[in-house]
Order: sequence, then C-alpha cells, then structure tokens
Amino acid sequence: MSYDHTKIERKWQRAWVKNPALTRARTTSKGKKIYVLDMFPYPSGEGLHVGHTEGEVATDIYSRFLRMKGYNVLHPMGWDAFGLPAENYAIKHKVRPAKVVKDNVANFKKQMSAIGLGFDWSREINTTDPAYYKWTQWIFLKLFEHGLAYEAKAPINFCPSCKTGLANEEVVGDGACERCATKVERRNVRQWMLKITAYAERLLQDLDELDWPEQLKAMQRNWIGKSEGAELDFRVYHEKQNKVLFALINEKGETLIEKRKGGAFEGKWLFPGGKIESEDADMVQAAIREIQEEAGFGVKDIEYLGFLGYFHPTAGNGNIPLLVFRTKKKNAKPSGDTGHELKWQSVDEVPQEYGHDAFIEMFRGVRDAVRERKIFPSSISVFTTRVDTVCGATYVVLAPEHPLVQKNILGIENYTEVSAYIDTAKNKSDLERTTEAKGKTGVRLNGVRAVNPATGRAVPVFVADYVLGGYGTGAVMAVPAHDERDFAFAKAHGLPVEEVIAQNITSSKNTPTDLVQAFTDDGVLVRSGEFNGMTSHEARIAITKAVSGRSMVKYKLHDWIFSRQRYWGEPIPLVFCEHCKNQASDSKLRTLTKGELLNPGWIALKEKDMPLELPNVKSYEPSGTGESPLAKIEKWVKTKCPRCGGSARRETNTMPQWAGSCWYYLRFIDPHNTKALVDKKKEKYWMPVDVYVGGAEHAVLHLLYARFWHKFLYDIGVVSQKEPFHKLINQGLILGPDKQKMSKSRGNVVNPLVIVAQLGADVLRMYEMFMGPLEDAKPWDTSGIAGIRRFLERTMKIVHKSVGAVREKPPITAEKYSEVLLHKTIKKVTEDIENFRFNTAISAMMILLNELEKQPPLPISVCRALVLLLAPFAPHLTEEMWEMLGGKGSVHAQKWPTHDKQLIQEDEFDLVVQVNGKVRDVLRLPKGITESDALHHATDSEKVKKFIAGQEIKKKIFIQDRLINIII
RNA sequence: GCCCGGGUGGUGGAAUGGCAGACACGCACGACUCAAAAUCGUGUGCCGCAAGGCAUGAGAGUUCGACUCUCUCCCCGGGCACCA
Repeated sequence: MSYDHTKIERKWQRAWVKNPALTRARTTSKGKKIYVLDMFPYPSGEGLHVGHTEGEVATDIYSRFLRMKGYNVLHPMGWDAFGLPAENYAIKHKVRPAKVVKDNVANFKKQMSAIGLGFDWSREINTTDPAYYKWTQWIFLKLFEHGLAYEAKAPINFCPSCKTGLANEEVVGDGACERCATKVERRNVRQWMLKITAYAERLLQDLDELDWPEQLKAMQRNWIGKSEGAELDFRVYHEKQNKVLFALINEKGETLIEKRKGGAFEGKWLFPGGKIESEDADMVQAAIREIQEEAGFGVKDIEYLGFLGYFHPTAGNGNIPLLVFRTKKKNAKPSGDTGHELKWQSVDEVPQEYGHDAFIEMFRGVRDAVRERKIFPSSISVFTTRVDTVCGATYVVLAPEHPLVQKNILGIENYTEVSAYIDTAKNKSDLERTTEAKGKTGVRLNGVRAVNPATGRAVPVFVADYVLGGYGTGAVMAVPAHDERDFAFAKAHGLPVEEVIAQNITSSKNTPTDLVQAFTDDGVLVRSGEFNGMTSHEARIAITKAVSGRSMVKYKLHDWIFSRQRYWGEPIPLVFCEHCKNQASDSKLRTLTKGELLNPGWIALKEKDMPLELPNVKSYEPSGTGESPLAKIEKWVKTKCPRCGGSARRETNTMPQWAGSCWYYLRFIDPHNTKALVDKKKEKYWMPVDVYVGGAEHAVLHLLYARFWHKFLYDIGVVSQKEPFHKLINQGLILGPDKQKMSKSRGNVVNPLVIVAQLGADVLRMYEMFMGPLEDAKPWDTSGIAGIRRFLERTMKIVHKSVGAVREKPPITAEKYSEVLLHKTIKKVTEDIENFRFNTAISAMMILLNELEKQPPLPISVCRALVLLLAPFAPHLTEEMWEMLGGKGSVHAQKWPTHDKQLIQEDEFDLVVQVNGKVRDVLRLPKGITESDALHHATDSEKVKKFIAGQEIKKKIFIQDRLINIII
C-alpha cells in the first residue's frame, strides 16, 4: 500500500470544490459560533512561504476541529491588496495595479488550496474592490463628520524612496521606512490626520480585558506611552526688566483705550494704565493691580492672555514687554473712582492725529496677534512627572521647536547664537539626535530668567535638543540631581546640582555631596522648605496644589498621519470648495458638520456617492512633490461641490494601506451587504473575533489602528463590542534555514508547494505544527520531516491492514490497554487542539500509533477513531482512509470522538518512592491506598531498603495516589 | 538604558512544585538483502565495569522535594529608546 500523496490530494481537493458547504459558516444566527481569523495577507508577487502558512494551517486545524465539535465556525480569507508593492510593480512593468493584484490573488488562492486550507471562500473580500472600499470611505466620512479627521501641515516623516508621508508607526528602528528601510526625512507636507489620540486612554485601558500575549500588550502600552504628572508655570522675565506695557482688549479682540477728561491729560487718548514700573518680579500681577485701580474692574473681569513681545515705544527705552489682557465685561466701561469720566473705545476708532502714532500702530497689532494666536504666555509651562523634585529645578530647558524661541520675543541678548543652534538642531536627522544622545548640547538664553514657582528663585533658561518639541509642553524643568538627562546636561554646562530627594529620613540629614549620578527613585523630600519630610508621593500632591500646577496626563501617542501621496489606495472622499470656505457665515454654519467646521473649505462627499472610485491614470509614478499622481488628472480633480454645487477640487491624496485592514473582519460577517457595512444582527452574532492569529509585526500598526476604528464604530453604534479581537495568538516567525528572517532578498525563502510536491500537503501541515509551539520562532529545517511522513505512512498501513483483515475474518477486540490509551489520546488531542498545542497533540497520536502497531489488525471502530483525530491535521489522507473504512460522507463532516471517562479512570497508579527527596523506586499500587499501607509497601522494596537500612525514619511526606518521600 | 520573552541531550522539543529529557530527528548496532535503499527491531543525557553519582545558563534562597516559585548575575531573541 503506497501513499501516493499527489493522487490522494488531487482527488479530495476536487471533491471539496464540489462540496463547499464542508468549510462554510452556516448563515444562521443560531448555535454556538466561533470566529477564527487569520491576518489576511498582502498578495505579493512572491506568493506564500512556509512562514505565512504556519498560522493558516493552525487556524485550519482549529476550525476543522470545531466544526466536528458542532460549532458554527467562521473562518474566512481575503486580500489586503492596496499598497506600494503592487503599485511599484505596476510602474516598473507598465501594467495596471489592479491586474497585478488579480494575478497575485489567483496564485495565493491556488497555493492555499494546494495546502488544503479550508476557508469559506464564499466570503472572500478584497480591499481594492470598489464594493469593499465604498465602506472604507464611508467610515472615513463618519470620522470626518465627527471631527476626528483634520488637515494639517506639519513636519512629518517622508520617505524619499516611497515618495510619500508615513505614520509614526511606520517609522522603525533609528528612523527608517518600515517598508523599504530608507531613512525618512522631516518634511512639511499637507496631510490628513486622524485623531487617534482622542482614544488613547480607552485604547490603553481596554487592553486589560484582552487575551493577548503580554509582550504585545506591553508594546501597545509603551507606544501609547501614558504618563501622569503636572504642568507647572515658570514665569519668565528679562533680567533688566522692571517695566511693562499692557493692552486691554474686549471680547471682539478690539484693543480698548480711553479718552481722558480733566486733569493734565484732558482730551487725550490713552491706554488704560499703559506703562507701569515695578520692582515686583511678577509683572502680571502688577499689571492686573494697575488695571483694577484705573478701571475699577474686579479680578474676575480680567483675564491675562499672554505677552506679545518686546517693544521700544520710544527710542532708547530698551526692551519693554507688552502684556495683553482681556476683559470679559460686555461693553466694558470703567467705573473707577478716578475723578474723571472714561469712555472705552477700540483703538481703530481713534483718529490718528490724536494719538501717539507708534503706540496706536503697536496696539492695533494686538488685535491681529490675538486673532492669529501669536500671544505668548509670559511663563513657560513645563510638564513633569516629578513635581516632588521641583525645589531642585536649577534651570529650565526649551526644545528648539518651542514657540518662545522661534522669534526673539523674550529679548534674548544672544539671539543670533540661539537661532543658529535651533537651525542646526532642525537639520539633524533623527539618527543624529539619537546617536548623539549622550553628549547634550544647548545654548543659554542670555538675559532671560525663569522663576521656580516653588522656591521663587530665578534660574537660567536654555534651549537644547535633548528636549523634544513634540512631547508635553516642549519645555522641561531640569532637576539634575534626580534626572539622568538633566544631570548629564548640568555636568556638561557647569550647572548646579541640588539634591532634594533622599533615600530615607536618615540620609536626609547628610550634607549634599558631589553626586556621581542622578538619584531617580522616589524618596523623602529634603531642602524643600515646608515640604521637607514628605514622601515623593505626598509631595507631588501637595506641591502641585501649592504652586497652582495642573495635574495632567500625557501620551506619547501622536495622531495618525493618514494621507499618502500615492496612487494605489482608497481616494479620500472630500472636495475643497473655495466658495463654502468664504461664505461660512453663522446661519450657514449650521449645515456644516464638525469636520467641515474644523477644516474650513473641505466638504464631504455624500454617502450615496460612495464609492469614489480610483480613476485610471497614464502614469502611477509618484511626483515626489507631496502631490499624488491623481493630482495630474485634471478631469477627475475638477468637480462640483456636493454642498453648494459650485466648482471644487477633489482631495488627491489616498488612504494608507492600513485603512482597509482596520475593519475587514467586520465585512467577512456580511460581505455582500449593499445597504450597510455589516448587518447589525449578524454583527452581534459573530463578533468579537474569538481567535485571531498573525504575526507580531503588526503590534502597533494594524492592531492599534483597527482597535481605534472599532472603538469609533462602537461609539456611532455600528458595532456592539468595544474590542474586535478577543484572543490573539502570534505565530512565531519561521526563519530561513540560515536562521535569518525569510525574505526574497536573502534568497532563503522556502516555498511550501515544493514540500507539497515532494511529500504532500498533509506532511507539510503536520510538520509545521510538529516543529514546536506555534508562538515560538524557529528556523526551517527539514531534517525532521521524514518522521511525519513515516507516521502518516504507518497510519495508512495499519488502516489498510485492518480493513483487509476484517474482510477475511471477524474483527478482533482491542486489548484493554490500547483502548484505554485510545481514550486517553482522544482526551489529550482534544485538549491540545483547544489550547493550540498542536505539537503535543501530534506526539500523542504518535504514541497511540506506536502502541496500536503492536497488535494489528484493529477493529474498524478503533481505526475510525484514529482517523477522526487525525482529520484536522491531515485532511486529505484522512478522507482517503475514511473512505477505505467505509465511512459515510466526508471525514470532516463527522462528529469529533469523545473519550470514555469511566474507561480512563484507572484503579492503579505508580507510587513514586523517594528517600531524602531522591527517587529510589516506583511501585504499581491500587488507587486510594492509605499512607501507612503505602509506607509498608515502600519499605518492603529492596531498592528502598538499601537506603534506609538501620536508619530511623524521621519524617514522611505522602501525596495521595502519587508519591511518598521518606526522610531519614 | 528600559520593558517583554527565553536559556533543558548531538538537533527540534516534552514535563498541574512530585520519575527531567515524552514524541520526533540524528546516530550506533542488529534483522531483511548478493548489496544498497526502504522497512522492522534494540540502544542512545554525562561520568562509571558496576553499585551509584552528576545533570535543565551561573550562584544563592524558599521547600520534604525546584526545569517550574523568589532574588542576584551572565547570555540569546524581540520591542522601545533623551517621552521629562
């Protein structure tokens, strides 16, 4: 009896095509469901390799097993086919990307079928199919409508090779493109962003409920990067400053002035207060007092906005900061007891000839500055997680990107030097910033001082690129004694290091010594005035309150850069309408969505006009200018505004590859629905995905993005669950035979079809599972594959022999021992499959076969049980054997065998006899034996006697039906 | 540097705190064969003739008993990396 795998596999694969119901999910919403999902592949030109198939074989085994157990199993497959490789291939070979995708998909499907993967092909989806991406665009429209999509022109990661912007998550290692490993550049490109940060807390919290690998959860937590702390304000001032100018504006942003009556200023237009001089370090408070006195406003009527910069109202007067205040009073009129009647007016109404021209110009500028948000706070907000260390803050550092150093509004005396430093920092690549991490550069802002809010001490201010512009407030209070980075900077620049946290109370009595490194743990406060003796934890609360700090939570997570300047992606369904932007008056605003208000001029297409299909273009070549190839198709770009009907231009950026995979698991549930993304009832039945299998490389990409979209869909009532994927399993990488990651460029790719041709699909499947735990990384090594082939051949042989024997004479009853082992194996294999421990399931079947082979021929019932156990693993061969055994229908439509609990209840057990913890004998004894009987048997044993002879038994440990340990 | 994993024969890997090395590969020997392959059988952690001893990266600890729990260290893999 030879095992002609090619013949058998062809035969059964054909049979399955004729009977697709075998692997289809039932379209009912009744019965226990299980949704088993693989991360759907990108159909690359190279086809599948053995690494891809590992996870798919695992889910196939699991699904086949569950179907036999009677579950309604959904196990679909589809294609994540948008993205650069197809587009690049299309450019190179001058073919349409859609054609490339079609060919590759056909190849993938062929390969999968050859391996015997039983997907429910009636639910096949493709992200590049307009009928599919209609709904991807629909979700985008919903995100836009809810104000979660916004346009921004910001420095982003740009891959010069892929010629497109990338998300932060797509930049790996030391600043390389995730796809092509090219170093990314910082570029200012207009982008669409998705507000994933709005979901940061929920994305973090809900991780706890998920049955995911800890490693993966840790990666997401790390990426979200939550830290709790507080923002503290450090007032800044110029060393030589004891004067301020200030302006008062009303709610419309008009600068208010007054015309004085009586006195020396009779008939003159003046600014309230105008200029004050004070020795008070807190000039804002001084100014507020002045306004109150002059105008009689209460403190609550005045709001401090910030300061505008330094001015020279008259030649030779030096730098005087201009502070801006706003009154919340409608029609503000002073009722001050100043003896003269005041009339407040906007500076614009003042005839030029009445005022001091320079003053009028300057104060007119206030309105524009407020409108354009060019008002700067005269304090630096810093974010810290260590408020307890604030008394040790001996300087303040700004990031080069900090707005306060972008222009010299602080009156920095060495501004030339400072701006040169900022330019250098900007031009540094991420790599340079990282590799230079140890040596901390920076420049002091001469003339500028900041006030430590806890100590009142004035400290110097620096700009340094070890402070990141994109995190927190872009400014830090530096506590060299208790932060490693600040310590390094302080040492490099000769700045004082002052300890304020001691390990414990006793060490706090010590005088400060020269630290060799920062002490970064929590401890007890010292040299912190009234806070001395508090623990770090207590102090954080007390100090935050005392200095009016704002408790704050920050995340490392940034919003998702969502647009790509490439062709092969979903078009973003928005148009830009100049008309709608300009006529956005109050009454019309009501018809605009949140998204349209947030992004003036951008108008959403109507749902009924989805999908917005990708037009055909002559060239897919990216321009590299930040424009997508779509921009060149004037006919497509020029369109009508769906809101006002006027002329408008389409958005020409496309969505990133991740968009389609953010929700595909929902479409599998209801793939042909034209009315909705997914039917609510079906969604409720099938979701969540019970088991999701795929690689860990998607930890902070697909898996984070999909969770984000899912939560949004939950919020708008499209889905019923907070999380999409309940249990997640990362199959380990299968490395090439050289123990390197399999890749085309390394030339170490193993094509599964080669194994299929040589040894058969069933052998390939079982060997991949037998290599080790699914989650472990392992190099591909075929040296052990013969063992699997032999196992299948032997199984076939024993079945054949038994069938033949039955024809000649009546079946022989199995030996009792074999029957017990059979049922133990049924139990073991069942439990192992349930826990994705396929390697030990296979070894259990091998043990059974080894035993059964000792006494062939076997009764047909035993053969059948063996074949059923093996069916999920070796679907082709077991069909063949099932037929040989006269089974009705497909083996995969049979009921999974159950074990006989009574039968495997043994009445004897192996008592392990230990002397002083060392095993000396093993005795076969009846279960339930008492301690004294067990001891009696144990001490009777010759092997044991040798070790206890003539010695007193001091102690004995007896574990029922297991072990006795005699201590002498 | 930080956060996760992991370290068991020649190899892949098994072991609810209770017989370490299941199962498989490889290897050795034997059977079959003129011979070889295939197949089947036996053996196979290390030291030792044996009795026995030693062994799960190293060292300590908890325990009657530790691959398993705790601590320190070393090594390998993955992730993050000036995130205040």
